[in-house]
Amino acid sequence: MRAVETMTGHPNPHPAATPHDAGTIPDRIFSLLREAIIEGDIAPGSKISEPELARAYGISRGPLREAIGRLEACGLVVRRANVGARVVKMSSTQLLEIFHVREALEGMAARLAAQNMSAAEIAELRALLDQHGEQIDRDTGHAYFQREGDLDFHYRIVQGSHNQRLVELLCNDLYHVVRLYRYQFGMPSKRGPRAFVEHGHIVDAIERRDPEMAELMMRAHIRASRENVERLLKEHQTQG
Amino acid sequence: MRAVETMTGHPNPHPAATPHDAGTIPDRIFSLLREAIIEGDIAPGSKISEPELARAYGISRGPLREAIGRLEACGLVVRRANVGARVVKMSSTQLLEIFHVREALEGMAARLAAQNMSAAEIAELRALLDQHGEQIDRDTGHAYFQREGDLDFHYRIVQGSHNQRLVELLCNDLYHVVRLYRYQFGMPSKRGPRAFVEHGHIVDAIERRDPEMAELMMRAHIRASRENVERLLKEHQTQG
DNA sequence: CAGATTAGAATTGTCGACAATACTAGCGGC
DNA sequence: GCCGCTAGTATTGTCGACAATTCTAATCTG
Repeated sequence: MRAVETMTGHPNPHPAATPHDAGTIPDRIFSLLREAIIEGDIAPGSKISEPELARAYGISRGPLREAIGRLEACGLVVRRANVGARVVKMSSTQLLEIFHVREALEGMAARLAAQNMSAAEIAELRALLDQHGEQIDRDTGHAYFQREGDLDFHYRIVQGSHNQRLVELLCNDLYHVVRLYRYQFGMPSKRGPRAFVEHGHIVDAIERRDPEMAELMMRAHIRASRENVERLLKEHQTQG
Repeated sequence: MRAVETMTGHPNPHPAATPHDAGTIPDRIFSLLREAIIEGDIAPGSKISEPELARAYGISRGPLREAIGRLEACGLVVRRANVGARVVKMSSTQLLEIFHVREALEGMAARLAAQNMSAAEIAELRALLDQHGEQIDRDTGHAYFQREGDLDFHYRIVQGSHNQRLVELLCNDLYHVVRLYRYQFGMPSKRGPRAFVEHGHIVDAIERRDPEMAELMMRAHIRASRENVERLLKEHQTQG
């Protein structure tokens, strides 16, 4: 198994485990740049210099341009003709837009998951949830949940929908943007334990094979998260 | 049959109205190839030969490759390393997957449209609907509705959501794929008049500024369309 | 001194050529 | 006659160089 072993102490770090050394050069560079952008190694709003990066990675500009093109397709950089690419600087409105899209797509994913997940998959999902529960008991849980653990859970459900297009939209594009915003905004929300409870309701509904309820719970979960962010943004705005 | 500009008297004809001669070469080629693929000028499953197309369009392989990359991002072609790109041949399962995604996204779009559309936008939407009504009275309406008119309507509502990410997902990617499947499958459904009525319910809800109802009606509309396709697929499968 | 202008440098867009990989046809062996 | 191998061909992947455009900054003018 390839995977991103050197990243953290965690056994299976997180959803973005895309191999960094497989296939063609654009593939590799795309993964590297994506990670660099998401984790803030390349500052938001900063320019992507083709000659510079080409030298840095020891490649030509051809493959690099293809990689940048894919970053643009993912919404991680914006490009203007004859000017170049810049790392996106997410605005609060863009952030809220993403929450609406997630509410719609992941709600549907939960519905389909309740219909299509195999018993084995559901068991694994339950196990993951239990594991999160222990994690929450140990530390106060904020750190883990606010980072990759939460996405791990959502990732599984999307996979469980068995809808390939949904998987690509969410796992290959949107979740990376979500991680980007978490690094850029870095809000210290206390929603960890609350979110854990909501995750529990979702798994319950899936186990009961109740698509309607699964979708409702997922949408409520994401909506609550959005409203929490809206509140934080307003506070941050007023109090400076 | 170049573009559908002459369709209506409206200033902005229909969703696919992307200028074919603006900006850089990849932009132009991308639009051209996309249209060629969607309308079936390039057969489904056929190979995209880089040298051949480069000669045909009188350009180099560099810009062409970038255009192909974007087609891949839209899901119109599939690419394998060292092998090349082929036009997607849509399976029935992929088709149904898209309906589920549309149900989720467009449901949300309708909800947001009911909240965010300006009075002027709503008036235009109503006008468009009336115009479709006349069209239905004139011919029996199947042809028009089954083609681009239906997408025009959906396009407007997505725009009315005022959610940029939703607009990009649906108008720049998914709707083109929907058009592709309509050319590939070409099902003669008699849903035209029925769909018109459903469109009316959606506009009613938006005029009443009722987001919940707008979403419900939109989802019901797309679900009905999906179930219709499922039925047709099953018939087509059994009777040969 | 402020603002517009213009020459210069740097970056992006495009091209043709080379290298690496995959497909094809022909041959030999079983 | 069928299967596996091999050499040849064609296509994709990658590179370095040239053309077109944009940004910079130094100069000139009011």
